[in-house]
Amino acid sequence: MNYWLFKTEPDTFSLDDLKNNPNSSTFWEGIRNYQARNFLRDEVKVGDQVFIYHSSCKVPAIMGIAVVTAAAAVDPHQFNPESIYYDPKSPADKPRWVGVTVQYLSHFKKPVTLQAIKADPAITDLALKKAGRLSVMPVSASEWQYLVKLGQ
DNA sequence: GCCAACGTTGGC
DNA sequence: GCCAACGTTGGC
Repeated sequence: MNYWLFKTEPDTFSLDDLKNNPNSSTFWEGIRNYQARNFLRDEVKVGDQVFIYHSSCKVPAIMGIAVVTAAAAVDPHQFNPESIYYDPKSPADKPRWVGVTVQYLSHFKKPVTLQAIKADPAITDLALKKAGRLSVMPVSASEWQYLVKLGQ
C-alpha cells in the first residue's frame, strides 16, 4: 500500500465536504498537472491512504485522511466546455486527464500545519516542503506514520 | 492582493 | 528543441 497527499482549496472542496458527501465516495476531479496526473494514473491504487491538505487558505495544513476506493478513471470535466476544468486540447479518443475516487476516513485532532512541517527537521522527504505547486504527491511510509502521530 | 516559483506555450 | 513570455499556484 502507498501513501499520498492531495491538495485542495477548502473554499472549493474541503475535508468536511468530503466527509459530508452523501455518496460517501467522491471523484477527485480537476487535476490538471502532468506530474500529478502520472501519479494518479500509474500509481494510486485502491486501498491507498491519502492526506487531505488545505491550501490557499488562512492556515495551510494537513487536515485528515481519506482512502482510495477506485483507481484512475477519465475525468469527464475535460470535455465539458461549461466546466472550469475544460481542456479543449484533450483528445476525445485519448483523454489527457484522470481522477481517482476517495472516501473520507478521519479528521486529525490537530491539523498539521505547513508551518509545523517546514519547521520540523524530522520531515525531510515530503515534497510539500519543496515542490510548491504539486497537487498530488507521494508520502513515505515512515513520514506518514510520523505525521499521523503529530495529528493525534 | 502581492509576488516568487515554476509549469506550459509557442515562435523561431 | 530552445527559450522567452505567459499563466497559475499558493504562501504570506
